[in-house]
Parts: sequence; C-alpha cells; structure tokens
Amino acid sequence: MVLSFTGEYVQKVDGKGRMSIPADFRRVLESGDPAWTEGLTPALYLLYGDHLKEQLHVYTVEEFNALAGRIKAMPLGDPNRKRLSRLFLGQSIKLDVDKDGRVVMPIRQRQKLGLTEGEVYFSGVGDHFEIWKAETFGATVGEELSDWLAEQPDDFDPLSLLGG
Amino acid sequence: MVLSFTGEYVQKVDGKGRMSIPADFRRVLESGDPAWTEGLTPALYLLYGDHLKEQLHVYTVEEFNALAGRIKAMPLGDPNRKRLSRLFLGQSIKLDVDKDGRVVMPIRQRQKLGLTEGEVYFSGVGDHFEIWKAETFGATVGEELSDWLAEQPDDFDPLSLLGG
DNA sequence: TTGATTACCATGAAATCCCATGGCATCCCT
DNA sequence: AGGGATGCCATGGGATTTCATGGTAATCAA
Repeated sequence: MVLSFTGEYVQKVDGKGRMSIPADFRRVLESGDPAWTEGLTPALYLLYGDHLKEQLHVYTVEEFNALAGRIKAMPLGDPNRKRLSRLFLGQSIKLDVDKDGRVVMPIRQRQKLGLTEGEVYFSGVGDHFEIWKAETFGATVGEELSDWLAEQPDDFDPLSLLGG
Repeated sequence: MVLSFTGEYVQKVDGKGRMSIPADFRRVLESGDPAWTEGLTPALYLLYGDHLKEQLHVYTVEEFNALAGRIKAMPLGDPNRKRLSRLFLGQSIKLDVDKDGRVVMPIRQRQKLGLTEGEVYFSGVGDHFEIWKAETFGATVGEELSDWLAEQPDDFDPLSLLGG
C-alpha cells in the first residue's frame, strides 16, 4: 500500500462553509483521482455516516471505489451488506476541490460537527483523513491522548506496543 | 536493514528553516527510498508525535512504511492502535530533500523544538535519527549521560551492561 | 426578487527554486 | 611528495511560486 495521508493541519472555515484542503492532502487526492490531470482539480468523497460520531472522513476517488466494490461483493442476503451500504454509500457525497484548493462543506455536514464557522482539524490516517471541529478534537481525542501519555513512565516508547 | 544511521552532527538552521541533512544520512535515506534513483533526491518522514518531547525523529520511506504496516496490522478495536495511528501517522510528514541536500522544517515543527534559527543536533540511532535543538540536547541528554559516566568506577566498561 | 450558492480576483505569508561561495577532502599527475 | 585540480559539502541570498484566506461579482433556485 502506498502511504498517503499523513500529518495534521488546522484550517479555517468561513461563513460560507468554505475550507482549504491542506496542500499535501490535495496532492494525494489528485493522485488518487483517475479523472485528474495536471491543471484540473481533484474530487473527493466525504463520508458522514452515523458511525462517525463527531468527525467526517475523506477518501480519494480510487479508495472510495475500492471500498464500494468490497461492499458490493458481499452476499445480497447479508443484512450487514445493507447496513454498510447505508453508512458508506448512502451517507457520503462526492465533492470537487475548487481551483483555489477549497471545498464547500454542505450545511448538513457542518451541523453534524456543530460547526457554522471557525476552525477544523485535519488528521491523516493513511488511506483517508479525518475532519473534526478543532475545539471538539482538542477536548476529546487530544485530551485522551495526552492524558494517556502522561500516565506512561518517563522512558516510555509507544513502539513497544507494536506486536511482533 | 542495509545501511543505518550512525554518528552525530551539528548543523545550522537558517531563518527560513532550512537545514542540511548530513551527507552520511542522505546516503541512508537514498537507499531506503524505493522511489529514489541516481540523480534524484530522497524523501524522508519527519515524526513529531507528542511522545517525542523535545526531539523529532526521521525515518526512511521504507522504514516508515514498515512501521505503518505494523500499526495497520493491529486489531481494529485495540485502543492502542488508535493512539499509535495518531502519534505516528497523524503526527508525521513526508519531506523531500532538495537538490542541495537540505530540507525545510515546517514552521510548526520548528516551534516544537523552540527553534527559530540556530543549530540543531543530529544523532543516528540505527533505523532512524533524532533531531534536537543543539542547546536543548546539551543541557538535557548530554548532561545526563556525562553525569552518569562520572558516577561509574574508573575501569567501567559500558559493554558489561550487555545481556549475555 | 431575494437569499443562497458558485465563480472569480486580491493579498500577505510561507515555501520552493535557482544560483553563488568558501571549505575540506580526494584524486591525479609529474 | 608536492601542488594543483576536482568535486562534494554546508551555507547564504534573491527571485518566484504556492498557500491559505478574505472579499466581491456573477449565477442559480424557489
């Protein structure tokens, strides 16, 4: 697997719901969009399924198609197929990055994050990235992580948790 | 592992955040970057996770991918998987060494080290290397080590600490 | 028509590119 | 062995481009 989305960024959302996609992430979106060529702007899939509590996920076109393919490959009778379809295919939209590198996040998704305008936090997770309201992220996930780190001994190395 | 990072170096950081990667380290980065060929410049992954207090870590592309793979191999439900993802995937960026052998350390990472411009200390640690603000390193780690050595008997051989 | 959405400029800061220099080590030739 | 000549290395500077972001004009839909 080619590792793609990494790093974290904080970006502003204006009153119209516009936000810049971090340039590094745009590069990945471009390379993961079969329809993209130099000079064009890439598309992305924004997922807002109910399983994503306070966050949204973004996939490249390619990754999303792969995901959709796996769901479609499930047996028709499988009740989980239906559930996955609803969460991933039903609750997602394709958006285009505009030529200034921004997308307009639809009002419904902004409301999901409790965000009209302000700051969002992006975090790369390899094959996709997460979008949080900056405030929410800091107060929940960020908190948890730093609390956890604080509990560890001074010479703690997180890599020791890796299996193998 | 073919080549590995060894040795220590002190390098300058200019007002733009540029710093030369020691030539020896570049050789290792080149050999650890699958996309690299003669004439090109290698990439590297700069890690700045919260567990790295006053330092940054640098991995070759290969080593980083291996690391990412091991994290991905962890069970999805494991809370540690999430934590490791955030620390290693979320808090890292891929950088390209420019053709003069330098990288530009982004402003955020410079601030983490409390470094606007001045000197950085590089230290090889086998599969990765560390970057410190030179001043900080001298005052903490360097101190600790020489204090510890001073406490040992005259004929002390550190190798005696190796397990059998 | 009116509020909302989309497309199009504008700007300061940051990042990137390209060229230049001095030092040091290595190679090579006589 | 001496003495260039060569080449890589670390560092500096200026010019150019890209980013993130704000604003305004044009377009659309009910």
